[in-house]
Amino acid sequence: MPELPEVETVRRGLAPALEGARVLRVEQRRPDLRFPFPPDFARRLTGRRVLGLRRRAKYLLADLDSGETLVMHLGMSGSFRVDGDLPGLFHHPRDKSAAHDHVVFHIENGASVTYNDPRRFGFMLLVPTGEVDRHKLFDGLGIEPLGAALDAAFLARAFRGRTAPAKALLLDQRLIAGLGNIYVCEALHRAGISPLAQGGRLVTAAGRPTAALARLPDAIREVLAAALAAGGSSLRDHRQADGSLGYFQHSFRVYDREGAACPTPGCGGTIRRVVQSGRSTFYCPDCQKPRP
DNA sequence: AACACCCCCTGTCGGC
DNA sequence: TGCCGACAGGGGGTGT
Repeated sequence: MPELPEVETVRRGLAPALEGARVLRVEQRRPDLRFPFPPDFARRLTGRRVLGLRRRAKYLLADLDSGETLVMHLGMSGSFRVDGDLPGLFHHPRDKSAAHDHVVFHIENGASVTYNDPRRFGFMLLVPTGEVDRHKLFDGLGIEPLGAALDAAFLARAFRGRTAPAKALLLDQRLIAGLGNIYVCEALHRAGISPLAQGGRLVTAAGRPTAALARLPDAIREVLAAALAAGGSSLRDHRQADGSLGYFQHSFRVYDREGAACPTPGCGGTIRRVVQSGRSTFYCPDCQKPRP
C-alpha cells in the first residue's frame, strides 16, 4: 500500500486515537518484522503518552513522553486497524488474517491499534527523539515532495549528469523521499516525461531544467494532492485505519493499465508496461518524451 | 559514485 | 480443481 499519500492517510487516521493518549499495554506477538524489535520494546512503550504523530517520507513517527520516538515503516503490506468506541472512530470487520496481527497497542481512551503485515517488510524502532534526524535511516533522506524545496531548479541539480532513467531517480529516496512506484509512474505521465529518459537529458548543458522537467514539480504535487484527497489508493483491499477504503486507484492514468488507451486528450496511445530495476513501469510511449 | 540486481516474505491471480 | 510461476505499494545490501 504505502507511499506518501497512504502513509499520510494512515497518520491522519491514527492521530485521533493516539495523540495525547497513554499506552496502557502492548502486545508484541513475534520477535521481529523486517528487523528484530528493539530490546524491551513493549516495556519502553507501556505507560508512555504519545505527544504527537508525525510523518517523514514513508515513515510514521510517534513522539513519546519518555523522550523516545517510535519509528514505524509499513513496508509493502503493513496496515493499521483502530478498534474502539472513541468518538470519530468506528469498528470495522477484521477482514485481514489475525495470523498477521503482529503488534497491538492498547490505548487508555479505550481504543486499540493493531499492526497487521503479512509480508513483514515493515519495521518498528525506538530512537531518542532528538536523534531521529541523525539516525542512519533519516540522515540521507531527500526532500519532502510536498515541501517548498521541490522545484525545477532542485530537480535540475538532482538530475544533471545522471545516466539513470528518470523513473529510477524519482524512486531514489535520497533525492525525493516519499514517492513510490505508483506515483512516480503517474507523475511522469502527467508531466509528459518518459520514465526511460536518462535524467541528464532533462537538464540543459547550462544546468537549467528543460521545459519537460519544469512541468514535473507541479505534476508530482498534483498527483499527491489528488491521492491524499481520495484517502490514498487501495490495492488488494487495503484499508485505512478507520476501516474505509481510499479510492485513488480509480484515478490511475497509467499504473496497472497496460493495454488501455492513454487518457491524455487527443493522444491515442496505448499504455505499455516495461520493467525497470526489476519493477513494473507503466507509461504512454506516445505522449511521454523523449522516446527511448 | 553510480547503477543494476538480488533478497527479505506471504498472498493472489492467471494460465495450463 | 489443482498446481506453478509471476508479480505485488519498499528498500537494504552487495557486486560491478
